[in-house]
Amino acid sequence: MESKARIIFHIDMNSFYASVETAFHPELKGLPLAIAGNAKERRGIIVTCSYEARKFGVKATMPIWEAKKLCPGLIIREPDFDKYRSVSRQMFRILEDYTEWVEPVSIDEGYMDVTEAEGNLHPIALAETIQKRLLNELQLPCSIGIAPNKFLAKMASDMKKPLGITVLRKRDMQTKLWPLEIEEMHGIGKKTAEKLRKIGMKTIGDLANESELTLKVALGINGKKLWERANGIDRRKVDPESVNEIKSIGNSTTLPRDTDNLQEIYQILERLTDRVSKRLLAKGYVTEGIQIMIRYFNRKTVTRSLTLSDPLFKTEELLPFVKQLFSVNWNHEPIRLLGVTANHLLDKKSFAQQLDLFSYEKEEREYKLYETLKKLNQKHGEAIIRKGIEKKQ
DNA sequence: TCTGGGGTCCTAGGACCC
DNA sequence: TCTGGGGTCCTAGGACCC
Repeated sequence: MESKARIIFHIDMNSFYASVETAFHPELKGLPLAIAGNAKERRGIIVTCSYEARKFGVKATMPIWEAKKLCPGLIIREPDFDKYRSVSRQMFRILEDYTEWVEPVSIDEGYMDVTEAEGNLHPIALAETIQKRLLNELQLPCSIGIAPNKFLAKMASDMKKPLGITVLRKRDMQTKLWPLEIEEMHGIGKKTAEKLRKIGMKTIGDLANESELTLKVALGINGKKLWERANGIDRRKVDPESVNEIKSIGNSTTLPRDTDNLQEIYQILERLTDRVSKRLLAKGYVTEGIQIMIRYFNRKTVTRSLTLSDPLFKTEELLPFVKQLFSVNWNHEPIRLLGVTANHLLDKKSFAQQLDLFSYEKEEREYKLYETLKKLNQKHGEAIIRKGIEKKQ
């Protein structure tokens, strides 16, 4: 089945947060600037930084103290996510002037399918137009990759930064894509790169020219996917709706200091649950599943989750489950990070339509949940089933 | 002097059902 | 008498990405 060749753009904003700050504060232009969370805390890390800072070796995920050692004149700003989200919306609105086929991937990058949308413009001319508009109207630089599919477009946008426009056709793969180191490939991280190097693959070309079966055996379904991508095969559509299909909403925080104070811990869990609850409400979701994350002082991290008997979203409804999950699973060692996630989201509208069904199944499901919690308690020698849960029986 | 916070997808074992 | 095969759901953890 031969379908018409597509023209896909990948738009990648260059050091987005730093660029937004520079757009709002022109006096920062040309200076080594880093955006770092918890700038005043010991535990702050660099989220992104300007190209001037990169010259000193400053990189994302680097602790602040290390970045300052490399670049003593580094200017550090705390992130302002509300501002970035609002600028991001403006940016996607500009992209939507050219086609409805725009798929936001994250706050600062997205795909466009411009196959039908180019009008009289050559794809490169269209990319130049978009790049110039983002620069003129928002003072934001971006790189654009142009290719017949998402994967190649993504790889292409990475090839020239900042302010690049790169075309990557299938016939260019051998010279432009295949010579790259294997960890340059989108989808290959440290662990997978290590595995592949062990069986003799150093470049994307090595991977592409290995047999599909070898990759499947080494990496499972992911191996097949990577092999196909390396050979320029990627049938994923640009999906403007994917942004509305949220699977989970979570909040987590690294504590100012490690703690084993239960009162303090419960306060933090309540704050996190409240934030999740507010975000659920704002997005019109309810949740059938709740998950907590505990990272201990030594960075050992555990997650524990629970399926709820009926969909909830209020803090006071969720909190008993959060606390229960915590108290039953905490080993009493000092804690570094806590997280709360709603992980089985349900659209409130579709939930309302299913209300009858829920009440029909309710008894059985609540009994199961009761049994689950009882087992949890027995396992850990705790006899209490919290009031909030008892009330549900 | 260490390593944030927001997500997605995949795997794998066990329970349970037909 | 000694044990199939398929499917779903639940849970925990890991890899990866921005």
